[in-house]
Amino acid sequence: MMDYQPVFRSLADPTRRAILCMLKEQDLCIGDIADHFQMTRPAVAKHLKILNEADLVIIETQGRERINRLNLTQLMSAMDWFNYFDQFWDKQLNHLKQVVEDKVLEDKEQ
Amino acid sequence: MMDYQPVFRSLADPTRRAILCMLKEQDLCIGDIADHFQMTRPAVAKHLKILNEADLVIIETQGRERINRLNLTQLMSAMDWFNYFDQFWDKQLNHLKQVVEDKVLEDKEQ
DNA sequence: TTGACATGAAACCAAATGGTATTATATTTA
DNA sequence: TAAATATAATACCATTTGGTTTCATGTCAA
Repeated sequence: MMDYQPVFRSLADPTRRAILCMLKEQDLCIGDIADHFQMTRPAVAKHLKILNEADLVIIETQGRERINRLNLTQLMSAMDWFNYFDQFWDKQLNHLKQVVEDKVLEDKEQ
Repeated sequence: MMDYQPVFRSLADPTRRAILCMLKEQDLCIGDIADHFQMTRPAVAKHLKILNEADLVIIETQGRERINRLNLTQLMSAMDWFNYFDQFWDKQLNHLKQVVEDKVLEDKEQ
């Protein structure tokens, strides 16, 4: 049973979600990312630390730069949590279907 | 363009995720839900307020009780955010495929 | 080797978060 | 009608969060 907490905690912040979207396009170092936001570089570095701890971002040191790369496996795991509700979705649809069918039957019998 | 913030903020707390899972099984009033946790009822009520504001839970007053019902539409919208990364997933797989194919070609030419 | 650059680390702060206890209100039920 | 029930509302508190500034460190390039 996986611990969803670090991932969902990461996704709760709009800046962190934006960073993930940026990293979808290409790997970036902290400075590159910070340039896209109004906040200071240390603030962005903190967000990246949280993303890294949740294993959503992998950090690779290259000389004096640190390349941040998106790791999708944790996002996929988080989707499992959503899929848990799929059954409910089906159940709701089936219930609706049942209601409609019952209604049709009712109408016929009148 | 939808605002994902209320939903992702809601999902960041383990108690709230647990409440959503409980409501998947059946509609429940605040007291029922609070019985399943160690925290006080007002604390649970606060979580339900946040879930309601994110439209993840619909509250229906019946006499002195307030029935909490799961609303899946917002969860489905949140899944759209995840789906945005599917392309990246494909891209990664395609890249891997390309690398392997190139490797095979290389080997052939030797 | 010296200066510029990319980042880390620490101290600090305001606001949000997740909880509590207490009191008030409305609806059942005996 | 009076008591019990289900919840709302308020005030309060400790901790976490998201940001800042400042200073230190390691690496590249002239």
